[in-house]
Amino acid sequence: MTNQEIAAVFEQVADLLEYQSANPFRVRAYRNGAKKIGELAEPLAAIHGDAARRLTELEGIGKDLAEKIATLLATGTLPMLVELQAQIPAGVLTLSRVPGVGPKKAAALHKELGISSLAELRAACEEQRVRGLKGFGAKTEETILKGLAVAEEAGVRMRWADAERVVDALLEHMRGEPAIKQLEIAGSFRRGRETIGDLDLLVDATDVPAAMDRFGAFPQVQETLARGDTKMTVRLASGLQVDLRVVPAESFGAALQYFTGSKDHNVIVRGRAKQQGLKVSDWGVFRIEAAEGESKETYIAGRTEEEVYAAVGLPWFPPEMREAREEFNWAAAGALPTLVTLEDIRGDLHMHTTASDGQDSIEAMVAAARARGLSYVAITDHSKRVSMARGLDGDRLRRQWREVDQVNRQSDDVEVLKGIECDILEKGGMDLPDDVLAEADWVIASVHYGQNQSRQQITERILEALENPHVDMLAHPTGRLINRREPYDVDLDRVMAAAVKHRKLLELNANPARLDLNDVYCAAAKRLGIPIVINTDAHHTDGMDVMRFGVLQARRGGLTAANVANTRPFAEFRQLIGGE
DNA sequence: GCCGTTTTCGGCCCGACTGTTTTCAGTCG
Repeated sequence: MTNQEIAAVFEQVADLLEYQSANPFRVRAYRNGAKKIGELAEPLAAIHGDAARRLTELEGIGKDLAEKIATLLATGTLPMLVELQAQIPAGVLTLSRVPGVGPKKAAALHKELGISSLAELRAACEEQRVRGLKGFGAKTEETILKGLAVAEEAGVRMRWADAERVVDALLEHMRGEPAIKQLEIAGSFRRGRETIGDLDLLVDATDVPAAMDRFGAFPQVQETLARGDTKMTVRLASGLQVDLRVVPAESFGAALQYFTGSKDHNVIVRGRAKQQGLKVSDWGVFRIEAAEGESKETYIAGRTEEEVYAAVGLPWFPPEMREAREEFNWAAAGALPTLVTLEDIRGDLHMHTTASDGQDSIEAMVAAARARGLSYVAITDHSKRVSMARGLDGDRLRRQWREVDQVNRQSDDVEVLKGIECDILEKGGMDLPDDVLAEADWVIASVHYGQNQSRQQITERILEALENPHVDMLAHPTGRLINRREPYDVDLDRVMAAAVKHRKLLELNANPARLDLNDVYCAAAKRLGIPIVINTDAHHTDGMDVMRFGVLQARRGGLTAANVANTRPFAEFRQLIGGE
């Protein structure tokens, strides 16, 4: 078993224990263990197999978890998990994927109403049977109905970053087969969509059965759903479906173009081809010639995507652009934007330290930024309203800034801005007084509380914050968490208009669960000339590695380096935010 | 269930707010 699979088992145990109202610290121990194992670079099997070492040397792994890991490595199953699963009806746990429904509410729904699936829960809410239960009311019922959409989506679509882990493992596995000459993942994964429904793997191989055998032998495969001459479909243990298509070399580019999509993009490409007497399919580009009542097709392109697009008079489009939005207009004008890349990024303007809920010191974060080639950062811990994260009041913040000054003096290659992630309070207004904010180099305004307020209320709060002359940027502008929480009901058009008027910046938060602003609003910000800042919101040094997810989202929004403020050299960035 | 140690068990980060309830579950980073 791989580390990821073992981590998944412990996560499942934690979920089931939580459902049974087990000791919360015991639940946490399993979750913590799963997290540690998931982040481990070295295979557990290697540590376990080394007589000189013990699994308990890993932080968070004690005698008990070490034994369970050994059992999993030896047998592939865990009796404790099997036992727990026998006690808890399948499906009940999926109920707690609904925001507002935790293990306790899920248990009550099952026990009182016999509900064990999202569909049954929806029906019960619609029939207003839920509001009668103890601890539930009409409002809860409404919340559940709203949350059901999130939960149902989460069941079928995986976040891009999670899919990437599967993709990396799958590609590495497939490269072990010498008959495979070319290998690409197509589909929405290649286009960089926020969430992925399934994976499409495209292969050019000299020996089709060998490629398919290799595919079927991927360790995460649970079941082979279909296997034909050119196509094979499997389902992984995680539930993700993966399609394999084997194509000849002369069709590889055409198939890659075809299966990358999007469908809407391809409809336009094929329409253009038709007008020119051509046909584009997943096998290639063909010229159609009518001769004596019969039509003849001649292959003219298909080895590479460039060849396919060129054959129909189009430039090669970066996959992130292929959504039938602006790309054909850009092509017609002869000017596809050069999309921003990770290498363009020079600064990271949103991160936390041990002063609030981060795990590393200012020095450590600056060193991590240096190691990633950045030339400036902002230290932006939480303000006092975020009490759970030990948010800073004015006094503690000023003390921290003195520390930042000191770090700045010792760092000649990374500039450190004195910043704050200041909460926008529920009743309106900023969480810190103006005289404190006035001393900051960089002020982020954020909504963390009162996310369920009305559109009017929440929009007004944000507009008021944007009017504050000390505020530089609005962080994660809609607060959504992919597959977990809907965006708050904010009028982004008004927010954007205010950002233009008051010359504020908007964040694209690179955390793979946030990625907010999303692609569509990034494109809108670009049209309005609002600079976007792509930030990691790192809570530890490794957290800075998520920058590339933000860049991918920005690319989907059609952003160039010029549209992204933190691609600028420090002096220019400083000028943009009104510093000296 | 882990950790640390004071070697046998107590602490584990935590406090305000909402909705619904009358004592608590869920949520926020």
